[in-house]
Amino acid sequence: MLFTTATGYALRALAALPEDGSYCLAKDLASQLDLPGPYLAKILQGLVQADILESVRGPKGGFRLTRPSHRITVGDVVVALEGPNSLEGCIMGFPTCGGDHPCPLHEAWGAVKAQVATSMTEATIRDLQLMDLRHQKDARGRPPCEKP
Amino acid sequence: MLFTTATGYALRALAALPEDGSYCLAKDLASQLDLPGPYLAKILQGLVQADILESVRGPKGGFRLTRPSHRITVGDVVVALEGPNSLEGCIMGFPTCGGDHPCPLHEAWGAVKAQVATSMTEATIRDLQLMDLRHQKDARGRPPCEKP
DNA sequence: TTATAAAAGGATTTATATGTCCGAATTTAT
DNA sequence: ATAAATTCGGACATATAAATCCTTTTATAA
Repeated sequence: MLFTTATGYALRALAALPEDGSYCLAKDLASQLDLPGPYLAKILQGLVQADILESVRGPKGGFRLTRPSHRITVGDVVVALEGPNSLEGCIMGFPTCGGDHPCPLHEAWGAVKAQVATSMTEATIRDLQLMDLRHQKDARGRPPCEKP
Repeated sequence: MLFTTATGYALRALAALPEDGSYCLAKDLASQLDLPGPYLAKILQGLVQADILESVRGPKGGFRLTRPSHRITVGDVVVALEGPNSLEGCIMGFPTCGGDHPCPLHEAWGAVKAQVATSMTEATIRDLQLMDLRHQKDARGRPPCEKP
């Protein structure tokens, strides 16, 4: 995969959050998406620090988006969890790969990388909502965040 | 990176091997390329099992290519060390990504993946020899496999 | 035949990503 | 005020990749 699993989990969770201003429990999100609960909670905390989510403790607490889903790009999430240079470096791991000594995949990868980077900054969480990220058995008629 | 570090090490080592039929010590390869010696030796063993290298034990022993470097593709090495499906799967890690529910990067990645796969099956170890994979300080005038 | 050099193979360690657990802090409800 | 619910933050546990170590096997050379 191009991303870590944590980033994949984060994208799935963000796409499952409601946009009506209500708060959603990490636990419910996890069971709905069939993800490891405490791990997802930790990832969501990171998204709070990146100002993608906001959280409230205590009863009636939980997580919600800080802004509408179409204002959060996939790239925002990747940068928040993997840093700004996740696509840099030689794809073959060669330390000397560069302008004067390109590796055999350098050009092909360069073109692709630009396209992937563009797609990441253009695709938003709202775009993710259009694909159904829940498992097949749960795929029909479930509201986005509901206790199981 | 798209590959594991082991695959990157393997490609660098293969590109540094001579083609005159002589045997080359894992230890010398490692010190020449500044790679961890015992780890590289283990990787080379795997390439022997994949019929990319052959080895001889004992004094005057070592490793050498089983065929000319232009007959060994980058893809051969990747398949030997990472299996045949290393490029499969959703790039975002979504289990439901597919024809009916493509992720936002699905199409961009599909095009890129095909191009990378083609490049891998077309690029050979000989192509790698053209770029200088040794460190800058060693980059000038060194024969391909020499005791340091 | 013996000593030495080197790969082969297995066991062990280290580093990092992944995943879990628990106590403290914070908010709501009674 | 007190109790309950829930995030926060750090410590702990597990899995896998990365790297090392040690013993065995095999070949060469004296």
